[in-house]
Amino acid sequence: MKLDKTDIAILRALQEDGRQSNLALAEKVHLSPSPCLRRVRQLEEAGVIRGYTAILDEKAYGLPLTLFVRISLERHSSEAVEGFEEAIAGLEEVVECHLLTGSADYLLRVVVADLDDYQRFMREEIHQITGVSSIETSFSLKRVKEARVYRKP
Amino acid sequence: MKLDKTDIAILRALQEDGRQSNLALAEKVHLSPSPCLRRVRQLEEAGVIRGYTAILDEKAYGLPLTLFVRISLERHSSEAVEGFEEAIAGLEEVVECHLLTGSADYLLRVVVADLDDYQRFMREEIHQITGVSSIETSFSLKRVKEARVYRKP
DNA sequence: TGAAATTTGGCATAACCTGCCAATCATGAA
DNA sequence: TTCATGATTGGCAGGTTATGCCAAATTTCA
Repeated sequence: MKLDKTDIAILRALQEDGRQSNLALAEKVHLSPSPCLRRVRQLEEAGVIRGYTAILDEKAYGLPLTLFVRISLERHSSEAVEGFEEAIAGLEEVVECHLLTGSADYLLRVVVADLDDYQRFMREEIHQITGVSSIETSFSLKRVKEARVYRKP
Repeated sequence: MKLDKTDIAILRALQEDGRQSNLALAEKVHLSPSPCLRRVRQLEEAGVIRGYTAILDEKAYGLPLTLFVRISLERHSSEAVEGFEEAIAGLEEVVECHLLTGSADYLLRVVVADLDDYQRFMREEIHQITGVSSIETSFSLKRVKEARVYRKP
């Protein structure tokens, strides 16, 4: 799908505020409501917009600790990789997981309630996964930056 | 702010779909529309809901490459730290930046269009920041998992 | 148990969404 | 340049949804 200037403006406005009314959005992108809504629907159907979500304050929600866990596997056979990825997919503490180039195989982003919860997560979940050769955990002390609008492509 | 069971249900439903109508939301959490909307507004005003955003397909949007950059500083004086953090804040390629415990000081998540864009970003932006002692870049080969709903707290 | 405070549901009005159609604009060929 | 074709837009009408208010129900705490 080809994106023109108006599409980019719509996408950026909806990243800024995903719940704004179509009227407000239309005004921002200099369209009248009906073509604006039609474009949004097209962007949704084409999969450019994958969905909408509420952004929570993790602290207020009760999961104030964010950790990043770098994990390497002993072997990289399909079975080992698939087994690991399935195990990760089942862990609700793991918010995000990337397969990486470089010194570690995977980077996980994990949210937990407190240090006890962290310890439990490590002992009961991560350490139970077979084929893991190394684990390195870093706590996020501070979210220095969080942009929710991507730059123009 | 104290969150009861219904608040949690609302927050989880809005993470699932931040644009659903108040009517649909009310039904899901077993409330009638008016108290449901009132709770949502309260959660917004209390800052538990920090906002709403559209989730884009980075590939379709034209920024298909995600990289994680681990950076350490030479010194950790307030000036060095503030200088670095301000520099990062100004880079629109940097979507996220965390101050970390462990072997690296910062973890950056960066989105770029292609390898040329990556090279330009490194040369023109990152390498221009003073006080950086080490940089380690990893490309995301695959997003193995992405949960947009936090587990219950 | 009983009173106060909080929360809920229903209603009326206002705002918004959405599908349809004519008008406008962009595109490409002659 | 001109004209024809297709794509996109704007306005309108009807249906849906949001929102503020008030009485009723529920919870809380003494």
